[in-house]
Amino acid sequence: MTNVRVRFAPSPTGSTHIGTARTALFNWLYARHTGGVFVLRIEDTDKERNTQKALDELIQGLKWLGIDWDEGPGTEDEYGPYFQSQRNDIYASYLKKLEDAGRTYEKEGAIYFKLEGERYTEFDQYVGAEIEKVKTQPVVIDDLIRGKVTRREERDFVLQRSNGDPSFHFVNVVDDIAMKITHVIRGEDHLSNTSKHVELFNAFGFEPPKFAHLPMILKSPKDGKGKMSKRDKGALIAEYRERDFLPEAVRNFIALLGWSPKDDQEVLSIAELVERFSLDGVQKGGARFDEKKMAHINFEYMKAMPIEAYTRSASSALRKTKLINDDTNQDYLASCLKICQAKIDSFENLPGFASYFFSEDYPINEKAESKVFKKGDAITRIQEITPVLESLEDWSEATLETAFNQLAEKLAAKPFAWFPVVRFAVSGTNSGPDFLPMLKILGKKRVLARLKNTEEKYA
RNA sequence: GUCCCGUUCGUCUAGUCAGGUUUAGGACGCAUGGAUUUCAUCCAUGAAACAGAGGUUCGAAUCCUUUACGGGACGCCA
Repeated sequence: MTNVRVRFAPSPTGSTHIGTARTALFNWLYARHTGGVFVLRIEDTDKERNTQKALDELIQGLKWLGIDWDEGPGTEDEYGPYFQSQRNDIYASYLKKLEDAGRTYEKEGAIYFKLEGERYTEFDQYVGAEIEKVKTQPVVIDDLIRGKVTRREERDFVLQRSNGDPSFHFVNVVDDIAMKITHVIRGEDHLSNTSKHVELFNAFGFEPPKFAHLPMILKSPKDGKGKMSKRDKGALIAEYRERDFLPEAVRNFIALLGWSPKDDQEVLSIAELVERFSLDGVQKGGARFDEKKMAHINFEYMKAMPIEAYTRSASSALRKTKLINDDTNQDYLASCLKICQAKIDSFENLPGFASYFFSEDYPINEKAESKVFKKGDAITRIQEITPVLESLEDWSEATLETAFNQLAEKLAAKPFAWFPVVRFAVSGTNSGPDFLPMLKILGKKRVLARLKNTEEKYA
């Protein structure tokens, strides 16, 4: 099984889509699992639409997800170059083979592939005109995921455009031959192209590679119907990076989109993914994208992070909103993050969750506000607790706990009679990290000041 | 319109290829309750699916046929 050669062949024409990333990942996993070779080939034959920006983003996205390539841009070996725009002489020589075999013809400046079979003309509903068709023999594709698929190609197609550039179907097959690709793993949207490709392999006299067509990633129901498009939320890999999702979580999540390890394990490290990946586990039907599940997986990874790594990632999100800067005390930051870590499922929510640790200008949650003041005794509670906290010499979780308990006992109440009020007073909301540790970290001075502010504001 | 592919809880899926061990399992989400103390956390419990119809069989989520629905392709785009 070590002769496996797979390729990921994107065209850099726009932002990298989650489906593109998944195709890359599945090819990569298959190569790593089988001990084969993963080739990155850039299909940039469309000069009009290719951009350097899209290419940079693609490369960056692959690296972010931990996908490296054995052959591709930057590697020197017998199969390169890996930009199709640099392989024109190879295409020319392959085109000549077809010309010599009498399998091409020219029409309006373009070179067409000539199918074999009886020709006839017919009005085509879709094209809306009378066109020439060919009664070809059906092509059987033995797909590793969906079994035998029979399809018949009935129209000649373009190999070389009138501007001299080779077409996708042509270069795709030529390069798969030239690069000795053994398995073509790609999206189901290519399934109906495959008969064209098999026709070409046959015309060149080469055995086609094994095909495996992956199910589509569909829109989440609230975004409508059909396959996920670049405009849907969560569709772009760059978006996850910008929103400070963890790459290992994104990778884990997209691996689960259309593939299953067949047991109940969902959190899989990259090593486990490589070890367990198999085309058998790939689903046939389309998978609908679910951002809640994505967030959940991200949360699992966030919880498992060592505090140092957590602090590093969190800092990035906090800096974006200017809540922290180079002067921020790292020990203080770490202690704040430590009590937040097990509470929120994405770093992008961190600023909203924890701003009061870093700024006096934190938002007031109106729902929490009305809830806290509904009973009408909130100010009294603040007036009761303030002197108790003021008198505290040692500001630790233990002394805070004792203080609340003693006050509660004295007034024949439960400590939680004060908790929500105090929490709101010091943080502007009714939820957050564990209460006592939060007070400790905020410190006596700040807690008392905020209690005082609240008392004056709402009195 | 033509061709191809698909269809298990709202969603991701296990079970389907080798029909009986299934009161169809897990996860996300949702609901309810609990966690001396808040909570977006944790725990427990619950609601929730084999698309429909025929057939084959002692027996079908699993095999066959068919209908419906969903998806994809049909470019001198990739």
